[in-house]
Amino acid sequence: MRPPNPQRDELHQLLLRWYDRHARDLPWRKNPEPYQTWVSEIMLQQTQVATVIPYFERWMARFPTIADLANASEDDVLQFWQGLGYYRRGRNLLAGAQYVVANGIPFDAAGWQEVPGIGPYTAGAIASIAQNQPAALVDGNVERVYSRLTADATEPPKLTQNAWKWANLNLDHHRPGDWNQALMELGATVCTPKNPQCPTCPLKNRCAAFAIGKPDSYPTPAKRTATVQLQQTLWIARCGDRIATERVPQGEWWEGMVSFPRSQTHDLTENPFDPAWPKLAGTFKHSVTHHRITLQVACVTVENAADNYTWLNAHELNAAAIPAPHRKGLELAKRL
DNA sequence: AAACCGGGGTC
DNA sequence: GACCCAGGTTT
Repeated sequence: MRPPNPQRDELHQLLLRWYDRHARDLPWRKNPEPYQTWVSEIMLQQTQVATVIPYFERWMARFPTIADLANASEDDVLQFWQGLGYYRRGRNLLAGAQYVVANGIPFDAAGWQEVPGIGPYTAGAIASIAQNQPAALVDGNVERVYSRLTADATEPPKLTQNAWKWANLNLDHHRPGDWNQALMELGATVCTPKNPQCPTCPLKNRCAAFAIGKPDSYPTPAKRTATVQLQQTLWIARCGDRIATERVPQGEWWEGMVSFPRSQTHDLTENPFDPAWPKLAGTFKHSVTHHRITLQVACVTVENAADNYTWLNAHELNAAAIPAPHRKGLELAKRL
């Protein structure tokens, strides 16, 4: 056992008392079993709570248990993940379910981290929230709260290491799951990146950044890779009531999903359906990590359905896993 | 250690 | 526009 620490005890009391009154009513908190917690944590990776909620509800209705998920196909999973982004998360969740069916449900953070798609954060989250294990965690919220509480101006990724040390030292062993969620809840709703609500913060009198009047100058921002501008054309080819589609090849963005013929230029003479004459349906921008794509949508009508494409009708298109910007392009083409 | 991977909310 | 989000995997 670790030695008594009255300051740490007070920190736990201040934050947990606040959390008991202010915890948001989130769907995955109704039934914090390992599977529910697991699914929610994977969906929440780099994704905001409000975005995840409808996906989580649909997922639980379609794949109620780990066994249901383990028996699903990758296309099933991708169709449900469609629009959420970071599709490897969905594939890994499927692989993880199969792993757990084969090897049994892990009982601590170290065991969870062996599951595909589960790293140190998610392992700590499932073990502490669903299994009451004394496991720490650090996400973007905890890192920011730590950085402000201690006025640690270290640049990431070293800051992340410091935050993990702090999280392990300050874990609440009586209510580890609530403590971890309370730290994240504070970061998400009070100790926000911009305009933190310090006057309402339960920890303001323990916060070094607040004490020196500079909460929003922490944490020190990470250096970012420069934005790259790209141009693409999406070709929506119609033959009767069907549209030409293809599987995105390995190595390209959205690999394995369903998309339309694409060219890496706005030059409409590079027309895969030549000599059919293209009509421009519109242009919009879409971001993929540090890339900024200006996407042009060209429509053509053809007489013969070339067999190097898969021609899908409206019903089949609706059921396919199509990347969000390409589905948006399809909608633009429909309005033409 | 740095790059890769999506999409949306927010300022 | 830039920044951020209950990060993990690959190189």
